[in-house]
Amino acid sequence: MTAGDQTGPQRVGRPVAGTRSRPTMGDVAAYAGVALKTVSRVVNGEPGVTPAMAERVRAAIDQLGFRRNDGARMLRKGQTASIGLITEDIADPFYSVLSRAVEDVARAEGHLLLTGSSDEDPVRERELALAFCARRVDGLIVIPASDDHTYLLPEISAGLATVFVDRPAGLIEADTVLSGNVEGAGEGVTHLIRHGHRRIGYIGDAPRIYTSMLRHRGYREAMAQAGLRVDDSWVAMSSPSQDSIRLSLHRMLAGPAPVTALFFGNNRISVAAVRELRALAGTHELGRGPAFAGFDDFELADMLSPGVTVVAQDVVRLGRVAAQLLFRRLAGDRGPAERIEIATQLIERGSGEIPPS
Amino acid sequence: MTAGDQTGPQRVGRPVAGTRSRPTMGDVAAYAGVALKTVSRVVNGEPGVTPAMAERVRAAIDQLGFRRNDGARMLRKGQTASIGLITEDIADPFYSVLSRAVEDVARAEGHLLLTGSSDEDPVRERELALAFCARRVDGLIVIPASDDHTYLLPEISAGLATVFVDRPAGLIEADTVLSGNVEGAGEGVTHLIRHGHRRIGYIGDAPRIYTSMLRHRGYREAMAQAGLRVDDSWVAMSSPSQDSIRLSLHRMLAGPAPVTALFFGNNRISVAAVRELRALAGTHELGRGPAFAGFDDFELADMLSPGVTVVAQDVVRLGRVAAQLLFRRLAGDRGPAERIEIATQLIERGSGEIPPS
DNA sequence: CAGGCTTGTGACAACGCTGTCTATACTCTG
DNA sequence: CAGAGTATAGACAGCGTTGTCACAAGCCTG
Repeated sequence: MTAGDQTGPQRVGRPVAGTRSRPTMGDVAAYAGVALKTVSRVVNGEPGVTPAMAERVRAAIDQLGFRRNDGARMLRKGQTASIGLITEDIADPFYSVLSRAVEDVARAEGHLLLTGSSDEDPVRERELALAFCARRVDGLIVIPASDDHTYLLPEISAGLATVFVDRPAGLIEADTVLSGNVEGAGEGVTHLIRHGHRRIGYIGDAPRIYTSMLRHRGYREAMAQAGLRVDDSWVAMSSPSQDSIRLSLHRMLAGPAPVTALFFGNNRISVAAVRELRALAGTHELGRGPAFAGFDDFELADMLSPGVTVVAQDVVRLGRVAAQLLFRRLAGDRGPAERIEIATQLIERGSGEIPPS
Repeated sequence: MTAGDQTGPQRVGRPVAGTRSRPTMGDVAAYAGVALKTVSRVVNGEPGVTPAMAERVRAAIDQLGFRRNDGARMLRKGQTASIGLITEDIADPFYSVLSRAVEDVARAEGHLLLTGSSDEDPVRERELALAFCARRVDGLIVIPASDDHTYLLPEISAGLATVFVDRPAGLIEADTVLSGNVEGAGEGVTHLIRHGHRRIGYIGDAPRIYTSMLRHRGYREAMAQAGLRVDDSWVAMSSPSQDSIRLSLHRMLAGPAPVTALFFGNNRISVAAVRELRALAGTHELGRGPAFAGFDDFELADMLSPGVTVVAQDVVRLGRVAAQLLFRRLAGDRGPAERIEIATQLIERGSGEIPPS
């Protein structure tokens, strides 16, 4: 007769939602007729429990459907084995791929992932970050929407590990993982130059966007390095909308000295521009449009005609490296803040190889 | 002189990571010279605190950089204000869009979101679900990878709300939100029939996949309803690979009575098939390929030539409805398990309107 | 076979917070 | 101005777990 027979299972059969509350280690201990601590030992695989006793405890656990309350455990241990990820919008392929990369590293490290979308709203970013901190995530990976992260200082001081991705942190020193925006854009533009273009336009996002600013710089530098002049009318930078892109395109392709090639600052602009160029091809002389290339790869870029040459970011690497850096910090690395740049890759698909007319 | 002057701030200036541990309500109380419970009242905006006292507490909170430990709070309250979402792969646009929809509802309800990718692995799904349960998420939204969810019974019995999305739960009764797979596929196939096709092929995922099975059924039913015969050689169902799809296409388009139209069971197959059809157009007589349509919308489907006609799922609605149902359960709705079907929508873009040759 | 040593087990406090209850000070009314 | 009532503040327990320490039993050694 085991102690279990004294208390016995309360009820068998199909459980009903919300019926009985969760058993605790105490319940298991009482059921198995052992001390609470012994249950804890069995649950955590700690040594110092005889096989017979462990078996009795395990049976009780199964009977009662016990599951350790990690919330309580974490309160006790001071660690939550979870990290937070704040993106701009998890529905965006860029961030969802990044998120997956982060998740994979987190899983390997035995951590769970909390995610949140800031919608590029600094207030929302802050709310999310602080909510995660209140949950005492061990670390935070942030795609910054704000340009002031001083609100995180108390948290960092209290041990929060933080890594910023895609854009640098604002007003604090922190680990950062970025794409090679300047170099990548430069490589894309140089690709167009190599194919004979001299008058090359740039359509990018608003200059206040960090990556937009850098990619624009890359464009300028590549042009300068090739000894090419940049006419102000060849550059358009604003929040992308189909309308603004249409206007920019018309302006750059019209006039006495139109551009013969274009570089687009991100994939949303590339897609919108390709749409416009296709519409234009109908009105103008068919077929021979400008050459172009764009920052960011996108699904089916190879299936359009012409295939869209892009400067691809290594999004998986971006996420993985950021997460690895985070866990290195969690493991105790107290070195100075790092800034890691992930190289981009030019993928030629034809749109950049159209010769100037 | 306030009590704060007795204890005083420990240190000012740039905090260093991991230096001092987080202040607790007790610390704040000591610093402000009040009782712990008073701090709790202020932090939670409970009534019964004089403005002066509240101000003193708030000052102490700011000084110390106190942030309530939600872990401890939740342990006490028995609720975590968080829900878990298990998808197949968050990097897939279908799931990332769904995830965003869920997140938005969760946010409105003051809940945080834990996400995990199962990679269609039942074991992994189970691990994730149980890890979330150990964290005591209030609710769980699952895209099933397993066909046996009895492992969740103890959790559900203990009060866990659960909603299954895209596919039904295995061996347990539970709330489920699905797309109208049969009807949607039927509508797509009927669209092809309406444009004069009589010999229509179906290329889908492996029949063991729940949605694949249903879409295949929709295809059969639409054909039957139109009084059309289905030749066995017109149906191919297997895990999609570029090779298998090429072979299926060649088989269906060759022979004495080739199909004149095709319906594809999901967007991955659609994309792969469009690739193959384009390659085929080079070898065969140019231009005039078979008509086709596919289940699932995808980015740039309208930019291909011909534009790909699709039966689109309302992914946002799928996620939102699932989350709303979950929160209705959390709010106390104890009604019988529901099964909600979200209608699909046919989006005509040209590929379905090619007449039979 | 006494003394020390290992080994297995359990009692207890503590993690940081909130709910309940009690104590104090203050205001109002007849 | 006494008695009752009402704000306000605090003491205390407990949520479910783990770390520390103490104890009891079994084993070896001399």
